[in-house]
Amino acid sequence: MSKVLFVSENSFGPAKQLLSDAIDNAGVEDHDVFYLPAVEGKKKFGKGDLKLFGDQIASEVKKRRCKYVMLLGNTPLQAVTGHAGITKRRGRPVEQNGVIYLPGFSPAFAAYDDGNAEILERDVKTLKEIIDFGGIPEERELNIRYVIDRKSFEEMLRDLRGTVSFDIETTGLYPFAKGAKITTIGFGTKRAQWILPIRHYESPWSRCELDMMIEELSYVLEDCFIVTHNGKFDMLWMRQHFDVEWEIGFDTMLAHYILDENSLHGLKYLAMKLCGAVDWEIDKEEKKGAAPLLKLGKYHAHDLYYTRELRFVLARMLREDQEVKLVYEHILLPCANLFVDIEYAGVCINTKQFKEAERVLRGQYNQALKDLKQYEPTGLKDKRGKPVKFNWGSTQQLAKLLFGKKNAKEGEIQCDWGLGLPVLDKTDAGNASCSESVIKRIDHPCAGALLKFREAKQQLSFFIDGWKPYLTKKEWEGDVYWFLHPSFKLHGTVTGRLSCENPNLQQVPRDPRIRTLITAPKGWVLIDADLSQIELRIAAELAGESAMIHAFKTGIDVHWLTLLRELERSHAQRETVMSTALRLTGKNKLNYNQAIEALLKAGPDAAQDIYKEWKELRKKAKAINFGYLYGMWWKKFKLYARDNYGVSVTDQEAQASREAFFDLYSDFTDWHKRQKSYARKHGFVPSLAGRKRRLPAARSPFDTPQRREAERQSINSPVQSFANDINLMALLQLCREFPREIVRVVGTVHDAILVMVKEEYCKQVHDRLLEIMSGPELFEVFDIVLDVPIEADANIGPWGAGVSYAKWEAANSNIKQKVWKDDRRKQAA
DNA sequence: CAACACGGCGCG
DNA sequence: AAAGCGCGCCGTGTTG
Repeated sequence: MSKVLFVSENSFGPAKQLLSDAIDNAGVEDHDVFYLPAVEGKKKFGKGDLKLFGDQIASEVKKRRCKYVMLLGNTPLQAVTGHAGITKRRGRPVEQNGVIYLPGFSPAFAAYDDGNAEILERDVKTLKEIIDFGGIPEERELNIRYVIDRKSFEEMLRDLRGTVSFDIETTGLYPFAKGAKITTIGFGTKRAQWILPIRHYESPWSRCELDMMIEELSYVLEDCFIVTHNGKFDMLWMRQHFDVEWEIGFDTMLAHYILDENSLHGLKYLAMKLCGAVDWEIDKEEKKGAAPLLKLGKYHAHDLYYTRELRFVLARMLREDQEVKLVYEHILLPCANLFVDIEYAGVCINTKQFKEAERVLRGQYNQALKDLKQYEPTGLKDKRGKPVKFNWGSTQQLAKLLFGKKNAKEGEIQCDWGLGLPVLDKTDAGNASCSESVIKRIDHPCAGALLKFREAKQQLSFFIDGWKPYLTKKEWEGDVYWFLHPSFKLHGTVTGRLSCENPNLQQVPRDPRIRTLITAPKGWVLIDADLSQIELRIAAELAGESAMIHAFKTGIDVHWLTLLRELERSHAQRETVMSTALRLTGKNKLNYNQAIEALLKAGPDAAQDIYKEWKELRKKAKAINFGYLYGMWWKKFKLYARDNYGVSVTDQEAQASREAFFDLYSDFTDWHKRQKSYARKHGFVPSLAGRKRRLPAARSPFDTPQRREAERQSINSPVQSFANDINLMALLQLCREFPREIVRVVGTVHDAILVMVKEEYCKQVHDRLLEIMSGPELFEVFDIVLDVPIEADANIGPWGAGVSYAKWEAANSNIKQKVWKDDRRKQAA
């Protein structure tokens, strides 16, 4: 029987039950268990306190002769090891003077969340394993095989059958970087973990030999079921460095994501949570190839072993949730394979325009800085008395300048050279805000130049300097171009949307001088196809909102409808309404209601042709639609009207506007109630495709801000989620119907598909894509039948140039449009 | 020197 | 009483 000490950072308190349950479950209670809480009543531990606490732990360990100590929380961890960071260090035992310390979450932290409690339980089990083993257990029984000669390679080929995990180690994360190398590739079977050194410094293989081996592997892998963890990453590297395309059969990261969108999806984390693994992480530099082959291989073998193990655990979990499994099988997994190709293609950049944009922006930046010069405070010194320059990019310094006062009262900013302007808004943290909305409203001549300065600075650092490290020279059909290869995360959001990074294509400004930098190479065109007003359509469908459904069925633009009903109610913009309607109808007399109806019938485009103000007004209505739909309150509407339109709206007017929205679309009220009560009852809400948004906070019996947040998410998530799934379904179908000789998708932006098309097939692909988007075949698999029509529209040419197909065709009549016939499909039929 | 939080702002 | 949702990236400034 061993002696075990549990050290907590607070008095164990109400969470003690959780800990003792974990101890019972793990079977540690058979041993002598002692508890050591930290000093009662201490809220903050200073350095001295930590030392004291460390001594206290040491003497307790000595007194009780404990060999095993669990450190519950950051404070005991720090007191013993001198390092903080419990989230990184938990579950990883350390040995000191013959005593084994295992860090874990504090019971209070574990009690906060079911997931954390699970982790604590897991860690206590790890402790039990350590006790049973009598020390830190060595790594799992692995059968690591190194492929370093022809004989071992052939042995590996013979062993590759059935479920095979696949993983690679690389020198970095970006496969298109100069000098990026694959160090090892590995396969895990039931029997062994095979490590094939590639560009590792100990690798015996020449490039020629490697190419031949990869070719042989491709042949053997045809008959294997490949399991990966974030296989899109590995396959993209393999595509870029060996030009092979292996199909992912199961991806453990995506499977876990669809089962639990709220938690982390890292391999080690999952292996520890679901397979009882002990963390096998190694130093970052060693992982990037600096470690000797034996060490790197051991690490790699763990990845392979646990990826394969996780496949079985997660497949079982998926079987228990058929709705979610369908999304995984028909959307997520196919997308993982497809996005390898999408990211490999990348987006083509107009380099000439890129350089020109840089020149213009630098000019703007310098001019703005010059204009600001006269407002700069002078003679500034830092703490040591060294002179420093005022930085317009620093919100802290700017707040001092704008809002600082010589004789500041409580809560005001003390600053001798401050202008003492009134604080108009606070940041989340409670400081004086210097946001655009504030700068626009302050009474000071620097405002204009400051905003210009910020705009130029941001565009430069985001889209010019920010893109440069990712720009990759590439030959395309005989010419050389610069491409960006943004990376899409299929697991990037809690709703099912994708996120995008390095760089983020989804945040490219609509400002044409930036957006049109994205284009297509010679002989190709860029098509940008959008699902029109998709979130509103889905919300109307889910809510059964009759007025909105009717509008969609009769082809009325819903933002337009909202706007006109709002104008009708408030009688705002009366003159614009009347004169536009008179010119539209050609009549010389109309009453107000007739005018509204005439505008409604004519639509926003016709109205815009007469008065361009209608465009802005429609935009305003759009924001109102989304805001109120997703739970915005009238106070926020007031702020919105002020910031975006400089209109001051009274409380009564703001309240009336919100009421008017729910009068106009009255079925939303009940839908909101339904979503909230469903979330409260089940702790999740489903989307039409069967994704789940888990909202544990919605179950709270108390009306807390967290529950309110979860309730708003219960309304927004199914809408956002399904909009994204329609887009992905269309994307998959498009790529199934057309070969990549003529169609190359380059990215998605939530409700839009960005695709490069051979210009002579532009018409065919354009027309077909719009058809697919308005009703993808996959709807059948998911048993989805919608009442609301789905529509899509598209533009051709550089992104954001706003050229319709008709316009493009007129300008490109020299390109003879052809029809591509699907030979493969004909053969199948 | 690296990791982190914050403020601000681009997108749907 | 108080209430849009979902992202990523940059510069600044603090902390260890």
